[in-house]
Amino acid sequence: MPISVDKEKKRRDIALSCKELIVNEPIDTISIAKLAKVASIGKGTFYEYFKDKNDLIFELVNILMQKQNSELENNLKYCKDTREKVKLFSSFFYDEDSFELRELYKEFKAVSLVSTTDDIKEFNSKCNNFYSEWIGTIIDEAIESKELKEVARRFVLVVYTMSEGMFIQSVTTKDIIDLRVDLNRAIDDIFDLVEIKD
Amino acid sequence: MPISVDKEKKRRDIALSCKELIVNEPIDTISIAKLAKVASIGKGTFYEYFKDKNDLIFELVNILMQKQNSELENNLKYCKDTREKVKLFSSFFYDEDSFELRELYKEFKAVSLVSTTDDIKEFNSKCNNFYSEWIGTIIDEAIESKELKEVARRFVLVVYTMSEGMFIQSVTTKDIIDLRVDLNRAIDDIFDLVEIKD
Amino acid sequence: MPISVDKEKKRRDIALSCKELIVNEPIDTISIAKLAKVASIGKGTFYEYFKDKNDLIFELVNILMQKQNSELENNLKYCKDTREKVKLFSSFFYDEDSFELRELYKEFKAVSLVSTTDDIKEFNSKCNNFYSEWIGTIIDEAIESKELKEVARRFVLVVYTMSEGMFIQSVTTKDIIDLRVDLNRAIDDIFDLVEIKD
Amino acid sequence: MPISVDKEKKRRDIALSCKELIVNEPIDTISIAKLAKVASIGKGTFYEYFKDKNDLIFELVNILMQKQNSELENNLKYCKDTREKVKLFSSFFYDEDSFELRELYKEFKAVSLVSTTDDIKEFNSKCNNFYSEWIGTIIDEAIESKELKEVARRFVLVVYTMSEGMFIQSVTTKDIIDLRVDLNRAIDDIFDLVEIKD
DNA sequence: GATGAATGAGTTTTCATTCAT
DNA sequence: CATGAATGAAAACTCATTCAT
Repeated sequence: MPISVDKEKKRRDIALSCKELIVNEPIDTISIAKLAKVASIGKGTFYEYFKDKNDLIFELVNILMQKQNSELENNLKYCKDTREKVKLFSSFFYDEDSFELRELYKEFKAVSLVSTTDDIKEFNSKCNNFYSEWIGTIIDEAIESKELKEVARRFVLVVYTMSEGMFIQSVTTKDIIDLRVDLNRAIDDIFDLVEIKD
Repeated sequence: MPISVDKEKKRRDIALSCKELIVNEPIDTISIAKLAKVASIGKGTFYEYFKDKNDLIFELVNILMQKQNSELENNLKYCKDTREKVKLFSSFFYDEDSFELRELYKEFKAVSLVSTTDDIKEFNSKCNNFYSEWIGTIIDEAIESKELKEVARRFVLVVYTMSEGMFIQSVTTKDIIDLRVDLNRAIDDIFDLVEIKD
Repeated sequence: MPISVDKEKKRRDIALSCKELIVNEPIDTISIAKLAKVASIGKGTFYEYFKDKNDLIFELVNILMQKQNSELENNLKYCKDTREKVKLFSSFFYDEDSFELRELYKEFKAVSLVSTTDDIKEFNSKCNNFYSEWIGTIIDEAIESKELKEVARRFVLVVYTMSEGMFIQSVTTKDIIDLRVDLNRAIDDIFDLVEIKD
Repeated sequence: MPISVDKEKKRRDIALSCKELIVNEPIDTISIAKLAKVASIGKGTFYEYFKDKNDLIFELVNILMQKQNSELENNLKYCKDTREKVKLFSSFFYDEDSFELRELYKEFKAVSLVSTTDDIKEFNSKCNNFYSEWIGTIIDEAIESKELKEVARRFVLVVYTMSEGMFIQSVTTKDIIDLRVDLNRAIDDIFDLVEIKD
């Protein structure tokens, strides 16, 4: 009888073993050999579980993003108002807890920008939709409950793309930017305009 | 005439000769040999003028961005109001005319995201500041002339980062996005809130 | 029943399962893994029954050649004269029915040409002797019955090596060669010279 | 000014440097690294001059075959009759002088048998045509001068393919075959039948 | 006996960089 | 100054073979 291996589990395990390396070193200095080494497997084994380096990054982003999402969901209940809920979303871009996924996200975005294959773009679509809908739902509920004006719905995309844009700006710049401050201020500014004041 | 002037000119000429190749082919399929070939120079000569591939991209972004900026400045006079001026800025991200710089910009951003060197970040800072100030000046003038509310100033960063974020989203996604529509709508939405109505 | 018989049978079964793959794909694109897969066995099991890839080809040639020989013997009775009997032999090199063995034979010959081991050469010897004797017997009978001149015996080797040589030429050439026509004509030419005319 | 290199000459030189290795070792035990080493060049340099291993073999066969042909032409004048001329051709397959090309030829044939690309087949066509025409011319002259019967022309292909077939048989067999004897006898047998006796 | 997960040696191939001319 | 021939380090990737179960 052969050794029975949960391929899916092993794939996750290998990916997680590589996490630290990928997060801390520039992606193009990481060879398959290095990845195999830190995962304590042979080069050949790597190829048993992953098509190439991107495939592993892909898996890793997936894993960490799932964790991130469940935490996002979890922390939602601590938010006292809609403004805070939206800030909770954007906190991903500066929060200490999401450091690893964020580092990965940078590399993933870089690959996305120059890649020509569709699978990577498909994954990005899924992410975008997920988060847009997440924010959208929150805004919609706030409109329903007369917390926000109708026009607020138009700002879902603004908030989402602004957050990402500000994040990318912050990491590609020499200037030291306090994303927490900038993002929260921007969200406040928007909310000040779309909130229904009594 | 000092040698350095000629050197500077040749550097520009080489960079421009490589433009088409760089714009149309994935950056990681382009070798120094290819670049030297399209520029009709020897590989050794390439190194006389550029430190590496990124150095050339750098130069090229510089050249094209200068051209872009002077066109931006030039077209400013055709804008009938502030809203249009801001839209003029954001049109960079979808306008047919800026296709080449935009393609280059994608590659430049990808490199920026994973690079650890400072020179590339410094350049990004310069760009960010330039455009932020450009929008800032326009907004300030509008506030001065009572076209916009004071709060509008806070939206300079929002507009800038949102534009970039929306652009990056559009090019890393499988979904077909009409940036012109989305960007203009978002700008309209913001302006509707920060304009002084009589 | 002793184990060895079962082993022998399984060996044949595995070889035959691999026939289609080997006949239709270039030998150097076929890995042990692929062979094991099409035979629905594990890679380890492959090694239980075969020393290596050549060993399997060897077995397969053996099996198909036995079938070929019995058909050759079988069709002999339909030949109206010696000339036809010899043509029956050479038809192996172009007949639709022998396509599979012929494809295999090409690969086998290629291996033979570069191999340094003796077992493969021994097998070739056996084949050569078998077919030479087969033709030889037919010629001898024809000489006995005064159908052919004594000198005909000298042409056994000529016919045999010419057939093989013409076949190899036809499959290693870009020119489209109708082996049936060329071989039959050559055999006719030879027979015209060695036949006893009354 | 760059170092000017006669690329064609260097290609020949490298090929010739590899001759001994290729002739004496099984082709599939020879890596590019090995070839580069015996040619005293870097692996990279190898790829400057050759597409792959087969490309080098190709070049080498070409070079040696040219030499072989000029020797063939040269020795023609020592032949006292047509029979000897044909034997001169077939002596390629056993002569000590042509040992190297013959070894190479074996490997070349092996590659030809399993290759699917056209260039290699085209080369084979060229060779076949060259030698067929060479023999053909000789036979035609002999027919013209009433040395041979008209039917002799039909035996050009027989002689050519038989020679190759006998050679391949001899090198893929365990039996010790004296090709010189067998080939000459076969040619004698054929000539005895197609010569015009007075 | 059967299996297939694990492996790393071995191979091909690319390419930035150097440097003799 | 300009050149491009030469290079070998480094990378991806394959695959026959082993062996624990």
